[in-house]
Amino acid sequence: MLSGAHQEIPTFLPRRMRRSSEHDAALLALEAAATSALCHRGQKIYGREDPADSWYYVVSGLARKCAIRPDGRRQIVDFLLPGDFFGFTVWLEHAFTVEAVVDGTVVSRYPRRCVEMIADKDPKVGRVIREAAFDSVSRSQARMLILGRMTARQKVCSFLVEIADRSSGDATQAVVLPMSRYDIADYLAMSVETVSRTLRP
Amino acid sequence: MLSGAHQEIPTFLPRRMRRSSEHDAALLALEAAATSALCHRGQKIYGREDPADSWYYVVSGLARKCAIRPDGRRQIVDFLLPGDFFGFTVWLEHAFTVEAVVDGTVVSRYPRRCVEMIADKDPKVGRVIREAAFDSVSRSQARMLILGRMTARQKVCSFLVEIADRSSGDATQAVVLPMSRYDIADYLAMSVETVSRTLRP
DNA sequence: CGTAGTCTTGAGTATCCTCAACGAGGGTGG
DNA sequence: CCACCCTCGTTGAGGATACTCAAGACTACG
Repeated sequence: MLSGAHQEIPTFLPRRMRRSSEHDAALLALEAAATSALCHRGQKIYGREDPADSWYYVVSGLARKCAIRPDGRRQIVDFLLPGDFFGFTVWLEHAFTVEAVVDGTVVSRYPRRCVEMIADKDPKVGRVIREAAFDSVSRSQARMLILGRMTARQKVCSFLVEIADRSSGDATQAVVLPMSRYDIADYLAMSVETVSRTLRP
Repeated sequence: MLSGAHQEIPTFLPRRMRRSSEHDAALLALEAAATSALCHRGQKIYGREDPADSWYYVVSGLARKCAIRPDGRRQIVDFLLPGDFFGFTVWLEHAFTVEAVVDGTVVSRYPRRCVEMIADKDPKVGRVIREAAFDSVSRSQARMLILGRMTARQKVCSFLVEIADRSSGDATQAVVLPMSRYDIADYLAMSVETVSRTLRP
């Protein structure tokens, strides 16, 4: 099925996220305020309407950001890979639920007030947070192009490319899909059956 | 067609954007660095692959952020209303094109280097930018729920609610749709015909 | 060994897209 | 002033894609 797939891969996908050494240096200053958690498969990291008093960072593993539709169906808004920040909001409560996808997912938690205090003193930290938010915007806007007006095959191809691009960066390596078909389906807004049918032949 | 529509309006839509007076105070400090432009209908504000050396703010009117798919079709990623910031990116070039939708759209342009310098000195400015970026994240993630797994009718209802919510805030006022059906179709990832059919009966 | 969760395959159907055509309005130029 | 063009909006008919419902195979785990 991957033969000829290169023609269907859109050219507007986000380039691989750059993580400069500047990031790491500034992050170091925040480590003191952070607490880490080891999560098992399916464990909730935060829920909808939980107080949004912290920001988060994926150290290792994989997490999913979900919403439940009024009809009970789930939509995965974002997969969170190592190196991603999440939990940003201007409101007092979270709008989504975040859960670990695999066992051994490690997430760092940064109390919002502490981070903002540090950011007020060190503009470099503020810049890092800004860029993390900008990156989140870019990623979700790129995803809009995938969710709208794409065929099942195009969606799945885009997904494979995105995961390959975001996970390792080593183009020779095989793509690992740690999430279930149900997760993929809810991420691409398709039925599980269609995902399965598209990946098989 | 709007009878019974309230049942289809999802509960996860973003609440009305708050624009605190703190925003205005901090924005005032940036005014010196800003330049404004009056745009006519269809005028390009910036294009894809233009250098991303500025950030922007909609003063009045309406703008659309577009992407062109490989097959030539257009996707509108976001409608930009008065009060919205746009043009954020971590990269050197823009990923999308932004155009004015109506005559008389006024857009302020803030040179990125100037803003970052000001933000480095005044943490309050940095906070405003952060929150604008967070708001952009919230909006685009809420849109994902609309693009995926919704029927044509639900999409159009969500759109009307979103526009009503973002534009005036006066619930008694009739909703004005300054954009064409084609714009709505490309925003909701539907065909024009379906948009028209859904709005008419 | 039974149960629960995941993955796959099949058949029928509904939603929405595509193609096509037409009317209304606005602007332009003869 | 009117003919013309162009964009926009609407309606109709036909068809394809992907969803739903249903059932079976496979794995892990108690």
